Amino acid sequence: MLCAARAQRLTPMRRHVLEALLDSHRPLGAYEIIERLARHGRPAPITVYRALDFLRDNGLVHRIESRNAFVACVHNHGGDDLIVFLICERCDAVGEAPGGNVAETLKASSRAAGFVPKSPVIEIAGICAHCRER
Amino acid sequence: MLCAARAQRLTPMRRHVLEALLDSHRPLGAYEIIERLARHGRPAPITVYRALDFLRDNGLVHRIESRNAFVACVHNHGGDDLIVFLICERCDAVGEAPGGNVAETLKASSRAAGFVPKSPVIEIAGICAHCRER
DNA sequence: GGCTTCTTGCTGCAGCGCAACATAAAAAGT
DNA sequence: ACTTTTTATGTTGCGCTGCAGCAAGAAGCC
Repeated sequence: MLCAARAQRLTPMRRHVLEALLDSHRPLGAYEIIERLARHGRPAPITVYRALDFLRDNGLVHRIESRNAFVACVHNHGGDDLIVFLICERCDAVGEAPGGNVAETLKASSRAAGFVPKSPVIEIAGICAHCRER
Repeated sequence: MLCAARAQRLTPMRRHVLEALLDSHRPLGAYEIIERLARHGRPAPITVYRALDFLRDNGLVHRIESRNAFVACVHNHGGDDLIVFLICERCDAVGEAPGGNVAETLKASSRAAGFVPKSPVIEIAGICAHCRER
């Protein structure tokens, strides 16, 4: 198994949840995931939430706080990076923008306030390029 | 009335909700607000949500997405500013850090992706100075 | 096999958020 | 002042979100 050490046990349930998110290039709510897994026996909400917890702990999935939804994470964020999500308010698509030097600026700014930050996640709402053209 | 033009009608209900948030220097959930207003007749959830919608539209209140909670906003953010919330994971206190030049960097970065951003809100979780000392 | 650990399933529940409709209050028109 | 229109609040009801607590099964270890 490829990611053996990182994701200790990618069980069928967890794989199904991850694949559902990978197939959809927009964030899915937990109950939307349930719908998509329903053909082979509908899992209970708690089951999906536990799979999501596992996937999030292993950096395979991110939670979009402002949408109560989840997206699969392709890029291998190295733990300490800044993640910027661009969330289209019209089509719900989510892209990731390069955070770049913003990360350090932000961390320095918060440390100046005596604050010890965890790796920040930024969600920016707006209109994506595709929807803009229409 | 001072903020007459901006907040068109600061009705008693809206004022109560705002005061509840001002009295508490941490974010409150909608149902927590209901508890605090309960002495003079407990408002229905929808009533509080509508007051919060109004206050948010007028920039008096922010929603903390990652907490499903709301905070009163003292600073007069000029519409186009970046807002950085520092959220303590231990005591739930919320501070605002100066966004400074981060705003333009972020906007430029997202525009480069063909994205038209609204004014971004950044929520950074961590441990605040006060909790750190203990 | 026997034990421990991990994972999944089941029941139930509390908080969040709002739709739809009805009522009351305020603002605007005449 | 009276009617019309707009705006705000109340009532009912419901769906989504997220998880606690317990029981049962599956995987790994001795």
